[in-house]
Amino acid sequence: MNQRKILVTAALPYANGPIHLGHLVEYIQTDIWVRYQKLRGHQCLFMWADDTHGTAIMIRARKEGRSEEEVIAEANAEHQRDFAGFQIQYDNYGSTHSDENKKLCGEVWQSIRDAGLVKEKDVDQLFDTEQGTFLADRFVRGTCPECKAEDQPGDNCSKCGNTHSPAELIDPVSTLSGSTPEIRTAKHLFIELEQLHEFLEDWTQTGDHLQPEVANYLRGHFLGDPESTEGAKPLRDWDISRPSPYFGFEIPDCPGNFWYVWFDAPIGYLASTQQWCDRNGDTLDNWWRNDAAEIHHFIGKDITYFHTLFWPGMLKSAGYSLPTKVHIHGFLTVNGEKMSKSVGTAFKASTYLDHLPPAALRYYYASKLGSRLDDIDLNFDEFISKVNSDLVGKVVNLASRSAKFVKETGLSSSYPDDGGLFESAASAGNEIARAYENCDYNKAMRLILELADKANPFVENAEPWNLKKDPAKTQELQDVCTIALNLFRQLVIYLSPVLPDLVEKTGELLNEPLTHWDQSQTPLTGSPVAKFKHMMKRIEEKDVRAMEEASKIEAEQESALVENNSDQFSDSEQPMIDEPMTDECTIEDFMKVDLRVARIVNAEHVEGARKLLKLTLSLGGEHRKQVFAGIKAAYEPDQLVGRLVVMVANLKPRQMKFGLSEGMVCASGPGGEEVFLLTPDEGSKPGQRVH
RNA sequence: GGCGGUGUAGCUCAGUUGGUUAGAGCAGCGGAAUCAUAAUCCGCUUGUCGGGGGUUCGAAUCCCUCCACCGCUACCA
Repeated sequence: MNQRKILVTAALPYANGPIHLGHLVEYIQTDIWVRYQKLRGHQCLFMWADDTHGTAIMIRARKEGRSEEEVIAEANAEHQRDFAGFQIQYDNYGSTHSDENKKLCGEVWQSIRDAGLVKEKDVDQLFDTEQGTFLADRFVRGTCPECKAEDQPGDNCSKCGNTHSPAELIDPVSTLSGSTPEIRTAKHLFIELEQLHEFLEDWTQTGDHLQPEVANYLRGHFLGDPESTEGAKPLRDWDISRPSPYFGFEIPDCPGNFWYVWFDAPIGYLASTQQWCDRNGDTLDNWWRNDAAEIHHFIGKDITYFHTLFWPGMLKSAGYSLPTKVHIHGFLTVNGEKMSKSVGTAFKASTYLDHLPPAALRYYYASKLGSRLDDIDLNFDEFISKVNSDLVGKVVNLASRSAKFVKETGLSSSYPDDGGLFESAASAGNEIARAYENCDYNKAMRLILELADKANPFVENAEPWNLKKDPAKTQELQDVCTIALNLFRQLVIYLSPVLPDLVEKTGELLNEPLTHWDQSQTPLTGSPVAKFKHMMKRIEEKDVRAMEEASKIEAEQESALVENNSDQFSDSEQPMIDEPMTDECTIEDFMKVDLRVARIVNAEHVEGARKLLKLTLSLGGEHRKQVFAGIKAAYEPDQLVGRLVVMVANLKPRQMKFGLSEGMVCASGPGGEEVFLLTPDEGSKPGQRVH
């Protein structure tokens, strides 16, 4: 068999947070693939690193009063500890904040410059004057310029879906300081990706580098279809620089500007390889400029864009090999719901490991993962039953029910007639191998378990426990157990990319290290058998519950921490001085006031009134109230119609100059232009009482 | 809105070069066994294959249409 040279990467974990079970889908997927390739005898390197640059790390370091270097060093240690806990094995773990990466970024940059792909443009960006930093979109909130929904993120509106630039927001607020940012113009460098359009069209659409749905997606969103009536769409320029301050590498020929983190992050794959090569007497070009070497990236669907357009473009410009394949997977949901930090379903890797064994999750993910981009669901009831019944009940059970009968004798000296069981399982190996190769782990697991389902009935029929009672049948007993243990050993080899622990223990039991796939094709004979020890623990529901509980507590503690940080919002004391607190009231007093959610169904100016608007409020159904409100200076009638407010519904009606007013709408502020109506949160209904 | 994806037993999913009564595991029910971590084995049960229409001798599979759900919609790390 010719040995392949395969270089594998997983997405680089961001140094701004802990690893959770969602990340592990990818890392376990990658690790299984790498272990599989090594088991097949190929030379396979897993090159990995932390992604360390960007605004988020910078802000965090400031908040915690320490250097970025300290923050990322801590994250690096934590990440590697978690990976070790989950038996994820890589050949090098670097950091994008390394000398190697800086040097390679410079080289790639120069080649992109030389290719004439870089141009300068001025960009308007919001600047937080208190923090002294430009604000990434996600650090700005404000009113949507389109539908006027308040408190929307900087880049698009969650209400109307409008996309806009943060600079277009009405009343933008920096989420870092709470202050109002100002618009500043800065020079940015862009890469004209469109120049590479033809190349990218070709690379993404042919050659099987991508899953078909990914190729379709790229065409639909970015590249366009040159053969359609609309033709190809131009690719937008990629904003590749960030002005100071920024945590990253300064661009050598553009002082005061830094490479955007997504420029240097993928180059981290190269840098990590460089580190490995330096240690092992190899060269970078032997892996990245060598047609005989394959390059495989494993990523989540959220970062498709960067890995399938920019990254190939960068590699192409710099004269490196292009990825052989980009393997893209879906997200993890927990019990059918999106993972949520606040609810505590974003289980941290370390929390999981406090309560449960890594093998269980590795197997569960393997049994769910296919080659497509579907999300996979972590359902704990299924998790418990699957791991227990497949691994303990079927696979390990084969050894635990037969090993002790041959502890004295060892395995038979030649492999007995098993009715073709071993042979047919051996020939199933090809299909299982293909499933691993194609990342169809769920198929591989299904095929393997089918084999286990044939092995157990064999033991059942052979009844070794009865053979043991008859001294004349010693040989038969040994033969039956030899078969059972060989079928077991075969399964373990097939499972070994997923379950490294089990492989090791099986090796000890049978006195033979299991290191190569081909061992599954030949039975083991004559080997001594060690005393059987538990190879895998059953998952108990209480352990799962304990983990869930622990995670919930962590989530609560974290949100409490965020609240304690609220002193970063330094609000003025003036309002309390202007209007001091009134006397205490009882709940009964409060309940006398009937506050209700109401919808403004009509609003109009009142002839002759300086301050008043006439509002018609609906409490649902036919319940209408007419209210005169002193908010003319602050609101236009048009902005009011349709919105929900809170009103005092049981206020005694009062005859005013312009008509009868049947209530009050609640608002804060001193008056005049500074009046702010209360708005109930999304979901409340007109007529609902406010308690 | 556009694009992509998904929709098969209570649950998780197989099943497309169109072909006999649609499959597996888990769950459920009934039995057996007692070597094994209450593990195992045998048997049984469950389906308008999202709806409708079309092509065909024949459709879960091909075409059209509708519905539902999910994701993406780039200068976000």
